[in-house]
Amino acid sequence: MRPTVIDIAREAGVSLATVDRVLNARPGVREKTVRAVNEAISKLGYVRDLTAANLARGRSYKVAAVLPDTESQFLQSLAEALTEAGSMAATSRTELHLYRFPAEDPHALAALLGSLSDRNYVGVALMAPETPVLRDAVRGLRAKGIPTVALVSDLPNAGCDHFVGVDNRAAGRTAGVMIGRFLGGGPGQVMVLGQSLLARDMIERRRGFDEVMQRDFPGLEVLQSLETHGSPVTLRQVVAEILTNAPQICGIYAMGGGNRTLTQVLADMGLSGKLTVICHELTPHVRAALIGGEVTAVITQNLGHLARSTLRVLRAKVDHQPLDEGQEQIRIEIVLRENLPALPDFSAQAPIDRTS
Amino acid sequence: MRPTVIDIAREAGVSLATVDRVLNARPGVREKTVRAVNEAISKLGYVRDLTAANLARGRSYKVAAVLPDTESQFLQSLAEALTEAGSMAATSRTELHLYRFPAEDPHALAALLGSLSDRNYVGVALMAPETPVLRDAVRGLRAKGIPTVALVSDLPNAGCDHFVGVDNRAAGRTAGVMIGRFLGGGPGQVMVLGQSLLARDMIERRRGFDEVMQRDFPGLEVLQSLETHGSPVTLRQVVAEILTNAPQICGIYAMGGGNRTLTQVLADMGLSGKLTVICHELTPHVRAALIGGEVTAVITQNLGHLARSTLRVLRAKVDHQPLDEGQEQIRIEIVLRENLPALPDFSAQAPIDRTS
DNA sequence: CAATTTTTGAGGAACGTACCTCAAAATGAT
DNA sequence: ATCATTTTGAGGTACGTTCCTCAAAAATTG
Repeated sequence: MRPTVIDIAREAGVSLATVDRVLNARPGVREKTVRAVNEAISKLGYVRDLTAANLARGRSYKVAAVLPDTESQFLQSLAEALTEAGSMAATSRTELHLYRFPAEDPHALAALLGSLSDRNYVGVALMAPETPVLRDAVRGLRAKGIPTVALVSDLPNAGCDHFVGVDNRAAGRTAGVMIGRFLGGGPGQVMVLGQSLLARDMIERRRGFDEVMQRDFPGLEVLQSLETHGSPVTLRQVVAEILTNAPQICGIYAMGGGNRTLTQVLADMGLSGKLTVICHELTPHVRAALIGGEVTAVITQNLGHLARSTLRVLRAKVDHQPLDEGQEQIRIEIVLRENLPALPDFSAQAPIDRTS
Repeated sequence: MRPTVIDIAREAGVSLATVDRVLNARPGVREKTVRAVNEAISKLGYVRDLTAANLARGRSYKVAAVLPDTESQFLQSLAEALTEAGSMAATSRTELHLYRFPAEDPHALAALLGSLSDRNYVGVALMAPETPVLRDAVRGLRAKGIPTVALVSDLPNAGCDHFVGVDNRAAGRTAGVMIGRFLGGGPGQVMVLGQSLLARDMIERRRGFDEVMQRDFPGLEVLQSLETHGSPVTLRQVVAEILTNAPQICGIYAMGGGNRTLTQVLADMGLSGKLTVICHELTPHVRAALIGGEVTAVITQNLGHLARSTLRVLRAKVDHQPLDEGQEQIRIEIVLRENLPALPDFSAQAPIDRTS
């Protein structure tokens, strides 16, 4: 049996109330007594039962996830992953609510964040572009003791408690190695496409990619990034034109966004499997393109992992518990057709068992 | 506020005792009343607080992990990962104890497993070669209601509740694609080395590897596996000899075991970076070899993830809760020098905070 | 409709912790 | 030694659930 506070009290020769005062750092205990209690704790190897503590405190983990309301497949998958993670954690006093904000309106976002503390949220996960208004809003949350984590895209100057996402520079480097190796080091040209929600990510990826290409694959010429903000039509035209006129292009690095359009162009031009194409984020479309041969490899982060990590980090912050850094490091995953993870079969899912 | 059993009782117009009887499937409740209670449950969206339930039940998750006592780096890392995961989970009523058994003695293993139920273990994680004696022992555990999961290597006929580990056939396929692509499809020869604790893993890997090589890379000749059971000296000699006499060899697939010796030979022969070498399991030595260039890519499973998954699965089984399949699927990870995850810095780790 | 059986209700103790109050004891200052 | 102050103890209630007992109510049987 694990020792309890009662065992500690007996061992230290003090009352339960005193042990409690020491454990919860309440005042009014002599230095000497504190030491006696701590000795008993380490002698018996006492570890506080957090579940009982939270029960007693009446604490539950009510957290909010705040995302832009853009309709990209990535965001939709992320929202699903978060909802799923939230419902799986419902049995352990955890509630997660999803909020969306108009992507172009930092003030609406700030207002939303400001309102969360009144609604008794104890933690917030946030994916948003960094603006001064946002920084203030995050600071406001933290001032009220509400831990805030940045999701997917870091907010280095907002003072978040944690960043849940991948190192995009390393992701770009990985893309570089993959494309360089798969192309045998050249010769040839590599086209780079960029169109992302959060500019920061793309800059980091490009930086990492160039780093590797310059150093390790001088035989491959990397073209300037094509930034086709938004419009699929433009993207379609530009890509088709370039591919037609530049036969030296043997690889494409799609840094983010527009994967659907890109793979369609490739399929339409009969280029499936002919080029080495690397992109980011394993959305349903990209998955299909991987199977179809339009895409060679995908650099991705596991959104399920990301979502669960978000919840774990927020809980740990709320509890003032240390993080298991290893667990919370979101790995950069390389997915080829051959290691494509099976799609979970939702239809066959077991119902939640309430009987035990 | 989340609804509690009291709210359910009020809503259904019955007493707390009846709600409890329904929730815990105790007899003596009319069909009609059961329905009324269940309706109240779904109407209010009640979800049982498992932490409070376990507290009341006096249930804690005391589980045993049983591993062979071989001194490989892989097993040592696995043991560390399990211990670490156990200590991180200590605050949530979880205890994990590690047991080792003499690798060549199935009867000692069976005896060990038999003794676990008397010591109040509620779950067992097991890594062992499958033998008839083992199957009986596992059946015995399950008969006593102790869930058992197979670790790293599946035990398909032992009737375990779950398998925690990667699909080795898929891992072999991935190795095949990587080596094939990196070598540009040939021409050349690929050497295959095998020496594993658990024969089953290796057979599966080889099968997956051959599958891909035959289908997608006919230009590469795959040599017969070199099985150097145990002896590093033999391995050293054989590998050195073959590499000297067969200049057509451009790739090596090391399916398991002996990585340390292999990379030493390669370094000694001045072949670092010259061959495409793929091996399994990111142990400290392999990590060094990746940096040094003796190894090109590593197919690995994240042992931290494996260990935490083991605990989660066992807890879910003990609670008769459904698994989050997505979370428990151990991904096949491809590690190159460029996406080598940072080694966690243990010296800088924060102490456990007991004050909140 | 009485006797029997089944179903239900009311209540309490327990799990390990938090947090509160009030009084008693120990300590420090004068 | 007296007083004020600090420290400690004893005891209670609460969190949401489990599990127990005993009696009351309702349903079923003959």
